[in-house]
Amino acid sequence: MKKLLELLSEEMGQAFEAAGYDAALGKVGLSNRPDLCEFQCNGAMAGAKQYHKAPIMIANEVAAKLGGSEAFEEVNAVAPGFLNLKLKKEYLPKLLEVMAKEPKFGLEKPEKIKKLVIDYGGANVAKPLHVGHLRSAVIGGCVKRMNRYVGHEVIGDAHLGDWGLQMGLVIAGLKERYPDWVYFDESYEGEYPEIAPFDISELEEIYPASSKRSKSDAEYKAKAMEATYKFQQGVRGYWALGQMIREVSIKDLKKVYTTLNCEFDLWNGESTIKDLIPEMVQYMKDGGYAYISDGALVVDVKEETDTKEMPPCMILKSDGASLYNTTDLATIMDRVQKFNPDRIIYLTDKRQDLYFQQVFRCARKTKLVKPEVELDWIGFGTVNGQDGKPFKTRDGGVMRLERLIQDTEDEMYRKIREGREMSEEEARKVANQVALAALIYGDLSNQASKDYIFDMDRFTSFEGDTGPYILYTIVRIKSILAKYAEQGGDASAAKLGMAQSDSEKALVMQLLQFHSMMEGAAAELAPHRVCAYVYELANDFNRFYHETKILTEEDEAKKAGWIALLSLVKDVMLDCISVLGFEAPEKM
RNA sequence: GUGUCCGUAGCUCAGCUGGAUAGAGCAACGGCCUUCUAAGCCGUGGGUCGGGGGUUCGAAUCCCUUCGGGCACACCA
Repeated sequence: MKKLLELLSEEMGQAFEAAGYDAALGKVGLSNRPDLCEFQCNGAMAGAKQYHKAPIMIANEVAAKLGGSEAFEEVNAVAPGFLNLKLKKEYLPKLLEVMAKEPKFGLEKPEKIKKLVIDYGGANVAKPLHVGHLRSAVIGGCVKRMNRYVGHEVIGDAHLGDWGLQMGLVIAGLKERYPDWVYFDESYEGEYPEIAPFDISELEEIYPASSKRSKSDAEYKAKAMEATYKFQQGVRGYWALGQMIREVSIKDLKKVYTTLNCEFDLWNGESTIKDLIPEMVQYMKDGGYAYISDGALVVDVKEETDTKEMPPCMILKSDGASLYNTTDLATIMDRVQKFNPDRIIYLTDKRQDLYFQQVFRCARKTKLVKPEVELDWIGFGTVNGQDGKPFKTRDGGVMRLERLIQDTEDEMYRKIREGREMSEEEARKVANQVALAALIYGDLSNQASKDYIFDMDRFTSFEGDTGPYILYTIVRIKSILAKYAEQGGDASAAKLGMAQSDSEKALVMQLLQFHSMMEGAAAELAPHRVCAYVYELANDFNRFYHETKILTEEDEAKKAGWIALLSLVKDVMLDCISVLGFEAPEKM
């Protein structure tokens, strides 16, 4: 199914052409004066310069060509050159009918199905997730689902931080506690135990302690660096231990990610590509891209047009060790070899802007990726507390993500028990669903790149532009549909009718914009547009709902038409929230 | 210092590739439940779009400049 605006633009374009102008001028958009018309075209004004003619004259000529139009009931040329458009009554229901029938509401497949890799984890082994990881998981997950929805092939990679000094710190910490473990006996040649000799809470205890100690104890730091080195070199015991740390951490991370409805297709990490590093370094040297500067191996990524300083991209440190850049570049190499993606999208904190510019330039310059491969980076802002500073616990510690989720669930549970009669068990279940909606919607409704203030009261509010409000609206529709079924109606057989009231028309118009919204949001990697849309749709529905008594309507055909409309609204909303990453309960 | 992002109602934010009268939510005030979930809906008040120039028929949007703030600037990730 073609998008509504495309169809209208096409017809308008033909009229421009018939009048002797460029068809591209016939771009139709929504009216921003709904009191005057439904749609508008500003092409006459855009073309005025090109054709050296008063815009109103062009508009008049074009309007004259639209006499026998299929779509337009009325075309008015208005000063200084607006074309105000009104559709024929029967035009929209036909489109709506198609929308109700087709899978994904008739969304067309993209011209080219792209293969995307999205790198949106950023979690580190042996370290609990904190609020910052919420953004990456939630935004990245949504970008993944949006692109899948519009028809692309998407691979999500957790890209675990399991390579740097932190590994050495954990290993060194373990060695301090358990010097007798076989992992540390370098002459040992047998198998290592299959079950990890530690659990996640021990790792989470060791890491910060070890990190702290290394800062004041130089000798200890040297041990940690040595452990890092041995791990990175693949010394058997150290490598095996590292894999155990990975395993235990992943198991724990999955628990938290699952509560967020966040899934990864790959649980690769920085260490995944360890064997590729020498190859990549050699490749950079052989290609003549990399040279030694101040002892370190770097690739220049400056460009003629730069107006700012652009430091070279470092491939290896002066001591020959690898760093963030090394693993990221080798990971690109790995992804190209394994998946040959058309687009790679990274999600990180926005402070890494310059860094990713360097890496992308380096990857392009060294031809690690083909020129047509898109490399995108989404830098997201920080989650701040009410003081406008990065979110902390009351005593100033790092806010663990689990804790944030738990607090939100508890608060939601309290509100539900307060406002509704519900069994404890059901209230718990509903609270968890609604809390997740609150959290995810609260995050995604802001533009990714902006910082936002996490305000528990606002996020868990059921009023206004919030996740709970969206769910409430869906639940309300579900409830009406259920009652209709109880009365013996069959919603699936209901036929859409012609929109009568203004509120019904507005609702229909909103529905018909679903396609362009979703395609735009996916292409621009902009989850907040899905939020804005579903919120407007909810508003339009609620307005309609309040002035229409649906179930008591005596005209059965009319009632069935509304029921069909409601089903469609509900389905569209459900698809939107599933793309956003949460679900609606039956009752709330 | 260089670069970059941001500055819109009391607060939190939208505003799509420049378009007609700058929009939501919260907070404030006033209405609407014997009928489908009032966790809703309707209405009122609230704005020099940080300031100043410019481009344009037309600027919150593009360009320049200035003020204020965040962030980043090779051996951390």
